[in-house]
Amino acid sequence: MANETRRRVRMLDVANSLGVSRATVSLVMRGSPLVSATTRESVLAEADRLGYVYNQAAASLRTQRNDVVGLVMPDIVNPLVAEVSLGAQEVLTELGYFAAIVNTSENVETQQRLFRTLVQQRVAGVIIIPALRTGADEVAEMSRSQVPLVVLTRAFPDFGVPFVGTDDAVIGGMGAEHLTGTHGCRELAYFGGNLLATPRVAREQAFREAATGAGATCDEVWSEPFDAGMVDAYQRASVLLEQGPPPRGILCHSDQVAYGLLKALQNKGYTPKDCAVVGIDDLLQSQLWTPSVSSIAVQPSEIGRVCARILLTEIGTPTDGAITPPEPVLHPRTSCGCG
Amino acid sequence: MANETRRRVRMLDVANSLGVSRATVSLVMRGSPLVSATTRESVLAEADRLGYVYNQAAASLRTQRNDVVGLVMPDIVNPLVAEVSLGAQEVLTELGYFAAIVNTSENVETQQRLFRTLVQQRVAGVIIIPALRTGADEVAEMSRSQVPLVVLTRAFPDFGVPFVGTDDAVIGGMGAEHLTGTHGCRELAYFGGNLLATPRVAREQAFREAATGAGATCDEVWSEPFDAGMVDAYQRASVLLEQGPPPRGILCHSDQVAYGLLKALQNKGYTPKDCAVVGIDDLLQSQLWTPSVSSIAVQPSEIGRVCARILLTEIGTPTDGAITPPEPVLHPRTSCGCG
DNA sequence: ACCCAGGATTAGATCGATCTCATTCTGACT
DNA sequence: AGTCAGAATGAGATCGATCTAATCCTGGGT
Repeated sequence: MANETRRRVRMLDVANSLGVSRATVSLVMRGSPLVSATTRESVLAEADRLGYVYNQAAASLRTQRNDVVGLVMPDIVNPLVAEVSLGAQEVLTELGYFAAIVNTSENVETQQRLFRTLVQQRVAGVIIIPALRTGADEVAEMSRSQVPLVVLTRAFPDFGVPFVGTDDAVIGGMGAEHLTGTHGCRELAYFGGNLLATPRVAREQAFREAATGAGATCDEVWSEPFDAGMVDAYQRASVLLEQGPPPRGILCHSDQVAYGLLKALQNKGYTPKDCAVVGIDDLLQSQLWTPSVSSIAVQPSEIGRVCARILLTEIGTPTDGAITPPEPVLHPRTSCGCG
Repeated sequence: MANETRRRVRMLDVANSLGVSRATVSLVMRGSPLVSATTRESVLAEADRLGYVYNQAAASLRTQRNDVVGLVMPDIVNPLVAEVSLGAQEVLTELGYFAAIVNTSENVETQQRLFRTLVQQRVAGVIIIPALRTGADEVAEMSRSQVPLVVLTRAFPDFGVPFVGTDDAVIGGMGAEHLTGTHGCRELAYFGGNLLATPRVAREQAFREAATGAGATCDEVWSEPFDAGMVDAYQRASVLLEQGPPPRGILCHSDQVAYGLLKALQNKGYTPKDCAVVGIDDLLQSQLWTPSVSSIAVQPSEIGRVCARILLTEIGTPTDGAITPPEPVLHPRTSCGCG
């Protein structure tokens, strides 16, 4: 009875089976008011009976319109990245778009391949956190592609593409001010972060300026950049502590770096009184870490939301809500001696 | 000069501009060997000059083929979920597919909406970790849709859909055995996890059986299920500790739950000698937590890989590599008194 | 009985690719 | 020179929807 090799049901099949035209079925599917209530009912019923499923690909070929937005992310295992994606997704779905997240694993070639695929799929727009080694060539290719594009977190060579990022000058200054002001530290350091990660440069610079402005020093060795994993930070801090005591106050490039540093300090018997530590990101875990980690919150999900709003505005869908990134906020806890 | 309202370049434009036919251009784009090297060169050059981009949507309308696979995930901020996605993505891209991750935020309606959208886009297949409250209706809808489907982590009512999950019986048994055997605990508990999360049932059952088999008890109050966040665990543990001392050994539903529990124990001055704690998942942070957290590793990225292989086999793309989930492994550390 | 406004419906062209099958162009061989 | 196999190319139909512009109703007014 059931035809094994039967083709997919299309609008024409529904129409024929009902004695109406394709156009009528099409109108019903799109919820047009032009079709009468009774016709609508019977079409919907018949479509359901035949197991019809709308073919979005065919539709968007005709309409030249697509409501998929690609989120090109370097590493979704990083909770910060995941939160940004989630925030963006929230706004996008709210306004009828569909957010597809793709992961580049910080690999530039993968990134370009995925980007090209998205463009070939004719997505409505792309939000991207570029992989670390993304160069001018790649940027040029992307901006050449004409897809509405918003770049996040990591600055791009200027190609006139909208950019959203954390306010790194504020973050650096805020960290230095807290350590020198509230805790009276005179020897500081900025610990962790890869030089390729653009925010690191701006943050350290602001940190350094605020520190020297307050009459404090910034340790050169401790402030050397390195890969920013939690375990990397633990190992590097352990090595440095073999060579002598730590600076009096340290701003870490991320909370994960702070976790590694704190463990190394703990091993050597140093307490927040000896070395005040502040992280950046304010991950959920920081509250429960031992000691609880002071951190500068950047509100990643709000950044994601802002980003999505900017993209949608560019696409032509009006949105409400802020389109400027949120201000960073310092949450003082035990790791700097505040708790 | 530049035409403001110029349409997108298509194969026909490239063909005309070169005096060849659409078919030739099409063959070049697909890398067919049927076309001569010189023709290929000139077509590629002209396409590039005109800024042609391949329209994948049009192509897959004709070919009835699509190499996008949807990954429907409940919460990518959860590192476990993120790792699974990454593992699946790895295998998929390796074999020429394109993994698009979408997030349901544990919301069943969102999940169904996203699933429908994926089906309408005619994706090649779907890998899904169902949202917690997914019921029979939703499952029926999905299996009715005819899309190749693999379900992950959380069991489904049986609709003949392939299922991949952690080996919960082994995990529960392993935890109980370590606590009773290596540490000689006589009073145990299984802490955390929502009853809706299917693995919890199987894990606790195996844990309980192994515990009683070894002559130990399993505390009813401590073993009551609750929402499994880190902060939830901290609060619940704090409340329970007000009422009396903890059981001698505790297996936690996840590492995050263990973090919360350990903090609460610490606040009350309990050490691993008083209460041995083992987590499940073996997150990266567990090594650096204070105390370092013993944990049963489930190798989520390998689970993701297995899952992708099963889906691809179903789609008809041959893969090599295991299609059975990996064995869990216990990593003993300080939190149970091993470190 | 006739006309007509306007709501409901439809035929045919179109979006940008691929497929089938026919046709043209080579150059090697007799 | 003539033949022909095989490589290279081309014309028209097709995938499943939407759009445009035209046609078919239906009932109220005269």
